[in-house]
Formats: sequence, C-alpha cells, structure tokens
Amino acid sequence: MIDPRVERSRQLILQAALDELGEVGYGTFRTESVAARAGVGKSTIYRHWPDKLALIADAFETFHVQMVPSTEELSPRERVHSLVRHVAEVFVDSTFSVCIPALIEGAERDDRLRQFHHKYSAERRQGLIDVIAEGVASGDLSADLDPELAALALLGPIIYCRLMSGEPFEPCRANDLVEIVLGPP
Amino acid sequence: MIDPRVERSRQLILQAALDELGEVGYGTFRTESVAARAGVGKSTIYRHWPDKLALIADAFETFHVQMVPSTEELSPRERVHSLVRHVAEVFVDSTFSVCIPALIEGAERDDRLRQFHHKYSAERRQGLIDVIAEGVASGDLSADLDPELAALALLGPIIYCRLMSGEPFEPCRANDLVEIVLGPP
DNA sequence: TCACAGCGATACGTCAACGTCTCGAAGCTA
DNA sequence: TAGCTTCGAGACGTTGACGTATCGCTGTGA
Repeated sequence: MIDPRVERSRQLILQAALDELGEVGYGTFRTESVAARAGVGKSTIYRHWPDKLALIADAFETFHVQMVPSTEELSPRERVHSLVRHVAEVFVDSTFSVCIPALIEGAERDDRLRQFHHKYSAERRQGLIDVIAEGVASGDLSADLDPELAALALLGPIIYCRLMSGEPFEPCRANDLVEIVLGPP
Repeated sequence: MIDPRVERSRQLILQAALDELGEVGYGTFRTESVAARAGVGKSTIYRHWPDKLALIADAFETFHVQMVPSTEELSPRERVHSLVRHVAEVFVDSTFSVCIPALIEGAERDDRLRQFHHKYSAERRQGLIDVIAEGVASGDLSADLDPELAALALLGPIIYCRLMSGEPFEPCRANDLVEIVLGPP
C-alpha cells in the first residue's frame, strides 16, 4: 500500500536533523548537512518538507514524545525527587539536552518554534507543580509552599547550569536541592 | 590630541550593536543594520573592529560594567533578598535581559563569547554565594544550607522564566522565593 | 586658515546557503 | 516481469550578508 521508502527516508532525515541541531545549533543548521548525515539526497528532504523550518519544527515535535516521565506509587516527596532527578539526568547528555540551546534560540526567532517550546516546557513544569500541590493538599508537604514557585526553584537550577555555567546540574545533587526547596522531611 | 569623532562613533556603534542583539539576536545580527541604527557608515564599523564577532564581543564587554549590584549594611537575609530582587528586576526588561538569548546563542557558537558568558555569569553567581555563606557562617542562616545550591535555586527560576516560559520572573515574587530557599526567618 | 584624518554613502566582489530542477538508477506493487 | 514511484546526485539560479574599496565632504587641531 504505502511505499516503505518514504517512511524510511523520513526517519533517517528527522534523526539527522536532530543531530545537526544538537551539534551546530539553530543558526548554523544546514539542510545540506542533514542530507549528508542521513545519507540522502537534498531533494528528498524538500520532497517531504516545504522548507528548513518545517523540518526543524517537525524534528522537535517528533522527538518530544519520548520526554514523558513516569511516576509510580511513592510519597509526594519521593515523587518530586524522582521527577527532578529525571529531568537533571536528561539534561546531562541526552539528545534533548544537546538541542535545548537550539530550541531556545529558534524560539526567539520563529513563532511556531516559540509556541512549541513554551507549550511543552509548561506541560513538563505542570507535571511537577501538580505533584507538589497534591503533597501540600495531603499534608505531606508544608502548607506554606507555593507549588508553582517551588517547581521553579527545582527546575530553574537545571536550566541555569546548562545555559549559564556550562556545566550540567549533577543529578546526584537533586536530593539536596529537593530538601532545600521542600524543607527537611 | 585625540579626534573626538572616533570616540563618538565608537559609542554610537556599540549602543546600536546592543540594540540589534536585543532585537534580532545573535544569528540574524547584521552589521549593516547596526550602521543604520547608529546613523553611521558601514565602513566606519570596519574601521574600528576587524569583523562582526569582535564588535559583538566588544558590545557585551562594554555593557557588562553596568551589571554590578551594590549591597549595603543589611542582615544576610535582607542582602540575599536585595540581590535576588535586583537580578529579577534586571531580567524584566533591561537592555541586558533582552540580550541574554543572544548571548547564550553566541556562547554556543563562539569560544570568545562562551568564555565571556561563563566567566561573568560565574562572577555574578559568586556574589550571591558569598553573601549566603557569610550568613551561614554568622549563624543568621541555617547551617544546613549549601550556599552554592541555594544560589542556584534563587537564580535558576529567573533564568528559567525568561528562557523557558516566555514570561519574566516577577520581582515581587523574589521575597517568597527567598523564603522557600532560605527557610522561614 | 589649511592640511588632513575620519566620516557617510555606496558600489563592488565573494561566498555560502537556500530551494529548484533534471536525470538515470533502483525499489516497489501488481 | 512491467510500469510507476521514489530515490541520490548534483548542477543551477537566486538571495542576502560579509567585508573591501573609492570618493567627495566635513570637522579638527596646528
């Protein structure tokens, strides 16, 4: 029915686009490099995407699916710790982490990427806010805690380290960070 | 002795370069736009800087001088609050704030900018770390506090909001944030 | 006042990336 | 196997920005 060649080259190209984004960023992203990485003709790329930007946006969207963290049956405090640690680990050296600067960069320049970026970062943040709010509601966490502010204080350092200090936030510090923000158990 | 025309055009160009960086970012920075903004011939720019990147780096360095916050005779907790609030205010809409994405972007792409960026963000962070460490040493702040981690938890949210959520961190929330991180007074 | 250094404007050559197009080869479905 | 689709390769025209060079004008300092 459907020619498998189409899907095959699509996947190769999307993966190569992510690699390119991670390696050279948004500003220096070249369609021809993507073609070379994918072992594909440039024309094949333009056969599937109208232009460079559509490919970049598509690559981010395709990748994003893999970013959903799962939390099991733990205490609120443990769930927070698990989430924060997971995010910190992702930021050490995943494909996603490597592309973050490119995404931020692209979001500053293009509306579609900006909407995508803000929407998904809000979604991920909300997951953490909800867990904290539940902990506050159940009395497991201090009633004084503003869940949104606490979530910022937990996620902020990870972003800060990645973008401002050059060194990723060490996942092993997640526990201490959670303790500072949520207060001692 | 020295022709005042040189210094005058230098200042005009540096200011225009910052404006350009803030408005279009690093990737789309055009020397010709800078010339137009400054009301200056493009040749005048190349008379003073060897290339585009030297101008960008120079603009950042020149600007940076204005970023030193002053802290007076306050309690450690008040000094932390004052510093955090100051940073948050700067990030709402200063020239500097507007240029942050361009700086991050540039740092990913160019070594000179990267060193500049990491060096100065480390310096600013260290100022906060020192204040917290003093507070811990003097017993005004909890002995359990890791000053470096606390500083990250205070600065991180400001960067996070600016780069991930699209909305700047509201300076009026600085107080609540300090309370979460340092613990209640 | 006068020689000159710095200036703005602008034309110019260069280059890199974009996106289009063509073509023969190879893979796919029926 | 036959006909059609997709493919890789790469030539091509176009655009946009870089950085250079030229030139007459004007402000500067002696």
